[in-house]
Amino acid sequence: MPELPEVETIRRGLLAGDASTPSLLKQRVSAVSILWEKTIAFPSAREFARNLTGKSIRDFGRRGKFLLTALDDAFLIFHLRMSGDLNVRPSLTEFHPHDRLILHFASGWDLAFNDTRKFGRVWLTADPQTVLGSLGPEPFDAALTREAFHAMLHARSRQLKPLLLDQSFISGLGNIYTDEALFSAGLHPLRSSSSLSEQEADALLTAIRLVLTRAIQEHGSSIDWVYRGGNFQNHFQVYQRAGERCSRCGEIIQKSIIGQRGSHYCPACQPERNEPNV
DNA sequence: CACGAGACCTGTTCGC
DNA sequence: TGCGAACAGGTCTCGT
Repeated sequence: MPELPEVETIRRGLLAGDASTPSLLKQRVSAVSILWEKTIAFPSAREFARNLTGKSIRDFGRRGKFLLTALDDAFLIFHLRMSGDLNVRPSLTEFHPHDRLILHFASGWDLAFNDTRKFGRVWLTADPQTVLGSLGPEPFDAALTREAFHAMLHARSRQLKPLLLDQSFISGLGNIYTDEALFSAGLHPLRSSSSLSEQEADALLTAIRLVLTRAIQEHGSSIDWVYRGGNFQNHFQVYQRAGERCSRCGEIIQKSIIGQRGSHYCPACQPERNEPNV
């Protein structure tokens, strides 16, 4: 489910709290409930609970789609995969149907990791690099210049759609924002990465940053039964809009399967050919 | 190396 | 109405 904007929205919520829930900063873990053991990727469930108990939260960070919880001397790292979510609730609340892990805080509040499809994973480690080591650059990293991005695209020869979804190429993009960024840049999802001109590479990087910035401003997207206050679903140009008319040119939006994923694009605004568009 | 298929899971929607 | 198929915001592993 969550891509970079949704994880960023969750991070900010845990950091600041809201009208009905407190910030979790500086809160101390008094107990841990593990309801689905496979959610704990590292270490063992027993060690995880033992090592986490008594620790306090120092900060919430993010790297790609990973949420990094800085503790006294370790990091608690969440990946929400397809259906994961994090909720702050009063401790007396009963477990919800798909709760997989609960951190109980001394303050009387809980942090619940709820994950219908059980794909989500959590790590507790002193060295975050063991989990994050293979991630590509953050989309907003200042070191990711247009020249660097163009060089990255030409270092491989891959279809744009699967390449942008590859977290070792660039981190944080998922199916929604990849489709939206390719539309914004006017690039067909099957274009070969090594066919992009410098201008096209620059347009793609700009589009990625624009789409992510706007999605974060809208607190991410809310789709299906998952709702956490996000509003970006009302700004989709192509995602989930197959059969509708393109807002830019009026052509019918197409959907096809590319790299195992449903892909949405405008055949007129995103022409399919492997020569650079001038 | 690039790419497709299958696996991991549960719930909702679609088509006959 | 009912039931199986297809599909879902992600990632990993294997085979070609």
